[in-house]
Amino acid sequence: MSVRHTGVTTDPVIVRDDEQAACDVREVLDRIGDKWTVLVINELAHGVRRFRRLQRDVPGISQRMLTLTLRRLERDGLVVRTVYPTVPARVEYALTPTGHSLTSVLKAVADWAAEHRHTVIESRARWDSGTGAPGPGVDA
Amino acid sequence: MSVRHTGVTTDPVIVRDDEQAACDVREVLDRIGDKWTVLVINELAHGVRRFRRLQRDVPGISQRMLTLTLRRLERDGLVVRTVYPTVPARVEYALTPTGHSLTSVLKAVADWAAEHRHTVIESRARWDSGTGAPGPGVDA
DNA sequence: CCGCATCCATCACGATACTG
DNA sequence: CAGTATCGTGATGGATGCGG
Repeated sequence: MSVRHTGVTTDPVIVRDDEQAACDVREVLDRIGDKWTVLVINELAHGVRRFRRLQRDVPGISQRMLTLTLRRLERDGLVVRTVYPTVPARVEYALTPTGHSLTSVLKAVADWAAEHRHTVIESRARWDSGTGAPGPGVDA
Repeated sequence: MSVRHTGVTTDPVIVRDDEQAACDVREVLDRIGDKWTVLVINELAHGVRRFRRLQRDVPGISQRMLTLTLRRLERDGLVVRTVYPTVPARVEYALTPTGHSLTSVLKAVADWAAEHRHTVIESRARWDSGTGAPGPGVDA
């Protein structure tokens, strides 16, 4: 375990090795790697939303999955749930600062996708063509 | 976002909205969101690896899952597989440039995890403690 | 309007055994 | 060493119906 002095963080100077980092990534992926979480977060990034609105804006999501997703996000402190005791109960969901900070990461992923999507699709097409011919360079 | 970045435009200059971005994120997550992919990528980020070595260095992975994971990565052009026709066949796996570029994204995720892990764990603990006690400044 | 409960299909994954 | 094939299982998620 080596010690560096990047001084970027306020943490002690012990550097997290990449095995630890990989483990962290897996943890996060276990949270946001499911089918709906990122879509819900993305929608909430636009602002406060009510349940129905979310279900409309996230096409294809079922009530059950929306509820489950929101509960998990709330449990992890990424989303806050506010209930207004009106007659037909009204509930609003909003990102916490922590939740909002996740959008930066999501953006990084989106940027990567935008840049490499074409390459990946191409590679997949070659693979599915049955040919083992790598062609002119696997990557640009 | 950077659409004009790529000179390859079959479409007019359409700006990617965040719904498109969210969709991209989901696609990527479908690839790397599984149990082993990021761990294998992380290992390959260290350098070229043979099958056995990978299985040893990624604790808990089965032969089957390692094969599946590597095949998917190869199909998507993130990993190259090289076979040496020696007597006991020898196979080496390595990240392509595209695959390597993913490590940057993974690092972003790891950084987020490192920074917010504690907060999330805390929030989860509160949630599991039944409820009711909103801690100090969870939300703004 | 909001959300939980139940049933059910699918699939990712693990264990095991076998081949080249 | 480097896989492939097969089977069993738990988790994920969709559909539906009820409750507050």
